[in-house]
Amino acid sequence: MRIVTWNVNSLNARLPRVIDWLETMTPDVLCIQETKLAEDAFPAEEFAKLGYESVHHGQGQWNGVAILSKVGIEDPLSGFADGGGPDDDARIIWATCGGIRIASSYIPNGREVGHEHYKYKLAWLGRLQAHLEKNHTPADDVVVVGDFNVAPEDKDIWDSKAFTGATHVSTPEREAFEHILQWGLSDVFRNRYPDESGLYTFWEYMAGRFHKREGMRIDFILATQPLTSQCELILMDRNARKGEKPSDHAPLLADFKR
DNA sequence: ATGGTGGCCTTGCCA
Repeated sequence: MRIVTWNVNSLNARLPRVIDWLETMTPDVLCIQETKLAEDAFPAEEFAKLGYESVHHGQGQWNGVAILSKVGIEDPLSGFADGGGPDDDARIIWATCGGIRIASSYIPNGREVGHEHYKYKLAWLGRLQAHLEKNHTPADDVVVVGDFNVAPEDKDIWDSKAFTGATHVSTPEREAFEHILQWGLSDVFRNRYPDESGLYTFWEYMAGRFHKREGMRIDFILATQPLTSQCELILMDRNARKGEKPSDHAPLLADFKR
């Protein structure tokens, strides 16, 4: 089973590239973030032509997450089932695809350390943790993917000095991320390449970051142990960040023996 | 060097 996560930064702007990419890479499941589409503006028919069922949790203009699957979509759930109230933003959608519980998630950016949005980011990561604790066990087949807007270690960014005092690298963010892993998820890329640096999933459009190889590894495929041990391939498709109208994120792809 | 680029419901805000 091939599972991919990709922050497309507007599905409307990216649809031709996403369709081309799907035809070439043929994932079983594609999790999309930042559709920036209203709930009913999702181009489900375009994906159905390629053999994908889909579910979308959208709000228009900002955020929006989706799951496309060739192996079925059961029990879709938008947001959290953690006993809390609804999230104002469309940032996570769950579905069971081929027997695996999968979440496509877009963690809040945080804007600035200490900002209201930063507090929302930490609270949001806490809700993800609570949802996992309430609904699953680490022995289940669970895969949480998406744009976490957190770089877990300094080797996940191009220059630690450039991030002094910035979001994405602060201790509370890294601890909240680590706490989620401690529940029972592995960062599948890091598990396979413990020491690798310089491989990223995101490069700012500004200042020629991509061409200068100044990126960040902030998109993840997190999996419970039964799946992590069955990972055969994990890579970021840097080529998808090149050329005409790319997203600022590259797809992250994993193959599992399923 | 506090810039730069790209997306949106665009003349400001978000990333």
